[in-house]
Amino acid sequence: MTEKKAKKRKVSNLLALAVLSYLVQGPRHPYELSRMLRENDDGRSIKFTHGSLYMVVQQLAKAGFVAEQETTREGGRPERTVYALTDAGRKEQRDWLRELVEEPQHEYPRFVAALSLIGALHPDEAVGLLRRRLERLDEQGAEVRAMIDGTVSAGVHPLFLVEEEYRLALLAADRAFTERFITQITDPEDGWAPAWARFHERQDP
Amino acid sequence: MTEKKAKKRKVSNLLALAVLSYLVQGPRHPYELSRMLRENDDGRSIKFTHGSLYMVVQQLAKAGFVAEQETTREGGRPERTVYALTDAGRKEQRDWLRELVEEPQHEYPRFVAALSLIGALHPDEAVGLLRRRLERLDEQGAEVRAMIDGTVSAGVHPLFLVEEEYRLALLAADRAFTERFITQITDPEDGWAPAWARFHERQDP
DNA sequence: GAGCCAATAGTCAGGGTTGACTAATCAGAG
DNA sequence: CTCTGATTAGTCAACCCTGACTATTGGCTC
Repeated sequence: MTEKKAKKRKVSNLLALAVLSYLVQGPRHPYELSRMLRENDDGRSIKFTHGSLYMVVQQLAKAGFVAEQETTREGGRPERTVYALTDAGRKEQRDWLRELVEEPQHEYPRFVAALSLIGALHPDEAVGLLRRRLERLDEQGAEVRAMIDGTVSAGVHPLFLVEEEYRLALLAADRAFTERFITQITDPEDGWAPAWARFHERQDP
Repeated sequence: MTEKKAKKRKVSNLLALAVLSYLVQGPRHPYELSRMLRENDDGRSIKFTHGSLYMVVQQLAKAGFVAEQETTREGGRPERTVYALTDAGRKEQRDWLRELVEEPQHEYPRFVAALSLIGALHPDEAVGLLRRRLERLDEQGAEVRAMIDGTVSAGVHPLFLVEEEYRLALLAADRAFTERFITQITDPEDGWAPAWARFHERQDP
C-alpha cells in the first residue's frame, strides 16, 4: 500500500481532454471550442453536446487547469469569456493523453452486456438477431469507409482519420466474431443450440 | 417525421437490463441480485457498485417495470424488500435485449478519443507509447484467455463466457491495429513521422 | 469470551450529465 | 422592408451516478 493508486482525474469527462488539447494552441472562448469540435469531430469520437461543453469548461476552471483571461463583447452579442491553459492544465493534458494511448482501459461496450445476458433468449431467436447484426455492421463499415476515402481524397492527411480506421478495425472484428458465434450455435455436428434450448426451457416456463 | 424516432428507454443504465433479466427467473430482493451479479459477472461485463444497484431498482420501480412484492425480515437484519417483474418489465427486458443484439451501437471507447487527439504528441513519443500499449494488450489478452480456459475446464458451458471471447476478439483487433499504426508512422520509405513532426512544430512552439 | 474482520442490507450527499430553454444577430426569400 | 430560419452564446433544472457512510450478525482467532 506504499504505492499510490492512480489517483483519479479531477475532471474525468473526455470532452475535457479535447478542450485542454485545443487550448494548447492558444486561448479560446467556449463557443469557439464548440465550433472546432463540431468541425473536426462532430461527435464521432468524443461525445459532446453544446451544454456539456460549458459545464466542462467550468469544471476545468474550478480544478485550476484553465483560467479566465478576458471578457470581450462584439456588437450586441452576449459576452464571450476567453480561457487559457494554466501550467497545471498543460501538464494534465500531456499526462492524460499519454495514459490513454499507452494503457488499454477496461470498457463496457453495450454488446458485451448483451452477450452476457443472451442466454435469456431462445437460441433460434438469437441467431436471427445476430444475422441482422451482420447486415448492420456491414452498413456501418461501408459508411465509415466512404467517409474516410472521401476525406482523404479531399487532401486531408490520413493521420487525422486514424481514429476512424480504428473504428473500422473494431467493426471488422465484431463482424468476424458474430459470424463465428452463429456457426458455433448452428453447427449441425456439435452446435450449442440443443443444449441452449434445454437450458432455456428450464429458465423460462 | 411521421416515423417515431426510437424513443429512449425510461431507465437506460445497462445494470437495469441485468436486473430485469435476473428477475425473469423469479422475484428477488436487491441484495440477492447484488450477490448474483458479483458471482456471475463480477463487474467484467456490466458496471455496477453496491449502491448503484439500489438506485436502479428504485428507478425500475418508478418506471413500472418491477413492483414491490413483500417485505420480509430475518433475525435482526434490516428488512429485505422483494421485487417482482411486471408485464411491462418483461416486455422491456425482451425488447431491450433484442435491440442490443441486433443493432450495433455507436460507442465512445477512450482510445478513439485519444487517437483523435494524438497529433498533439510528438511522433517519436507516440510510437513509444504505442509500443507499451502492445505489451499491455498482450498481458490483458493472456489474462482473459486464462480466465476462460480455467472456467471452461471447470465444467462451465462456453456459452456463458461468450462475452469474454468477444472481448478477446476486440483485444486482438486492437493489437493488430496498433501494430499497423506503428508501421505507418515509422516506415522508412513513406512513414508519417516527418510530416507529423513538421505539423507538430507548427502547433507547439 | 473479547476482539476483529467479513458478509449482510441499505441510505444519502455531492457531483456529473442531459436536454430543453432563452435571446440576440444575420443572411436570404418573398 | 419584413419574415423565417440558421448561427451565435450561454443558462438551468432535473435526473443520474459514485463513493462513502451506517448498522447488524456470524465466524474466527487468541
